[in-house]
Amino acid sequence: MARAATTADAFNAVAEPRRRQILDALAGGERPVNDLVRLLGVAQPQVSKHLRVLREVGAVDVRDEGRQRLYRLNGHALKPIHDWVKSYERSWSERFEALDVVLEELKQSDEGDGGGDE
Amino acid sequence: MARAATTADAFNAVAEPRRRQILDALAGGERPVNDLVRLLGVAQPQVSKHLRVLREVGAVDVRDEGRQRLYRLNGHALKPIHDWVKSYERSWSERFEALDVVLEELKQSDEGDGGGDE
DNA sequence: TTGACATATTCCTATATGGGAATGTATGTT
DNA sequence: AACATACATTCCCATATAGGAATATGTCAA
Repeated sequence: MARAATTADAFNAVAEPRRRQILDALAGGERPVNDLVRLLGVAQPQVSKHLRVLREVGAVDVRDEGRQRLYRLNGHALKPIHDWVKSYERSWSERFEALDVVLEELKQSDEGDGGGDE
Repeated sequence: MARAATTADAFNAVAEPRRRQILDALAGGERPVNDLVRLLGVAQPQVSKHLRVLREVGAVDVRDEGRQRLYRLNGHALKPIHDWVKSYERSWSERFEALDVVLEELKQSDEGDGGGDE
């Protein structure tokens, strides 16, 4: 079996750097495809293809405006990624490390303290 | 050109659900490969292969203990993902939406207020 | 209608899987 | 030494790209 489809979920869709660039560009607001083509310096067909993937995972919405198609960010699709990775924040955040120290100290004193008779 | 290698960066490595499962399992602490094999219900060679990918992007560290190899989470490698996705939090968080409203109101009153002389 | 402009889709190709099966490599045991 | 245990690697294959080139579709202008 090959790797999962890029359209399978946001994790796969966003694994491609160009697609992250596109989302970053759309963070500033709605934009037509050609804007993205110029901003990224990528051929138009490739941009359209990336946009299709982003659309399929719900990371962007489209709106027709004359002969242009305005793409807009829909960050909601990225929430699962945020939720998942957030639980690992502890691994690099000094804030959590400090908290861990406090909790450990509490545990120590609790053990040393007169918790149980026996 | 094909898709970027899974070992290219954390984004690609983590796009695979099984690898996220492995990281989740390691969140509880160091574990030998066989533990993961049982926990995930996946054949041992596949687990070893996934661990190799995770090792190559720095998401896990290994330590030899007799004939076992203890894998440990190294969440630091996930920080770039967190940093990137965090900037989109605004898109779904009510907290930020509320903040946006406040900022908008401030802007309004600033304009109506006697900002400039002239 | 003819033509220009903005996008999307299709065709083709090199490449990177991810799973299954078989095998290689240490290390511990008897 | 012979064997079992714990992992890692290799081989094979079906599949999903991502980019380039060419083409199709849709809209507005003359």
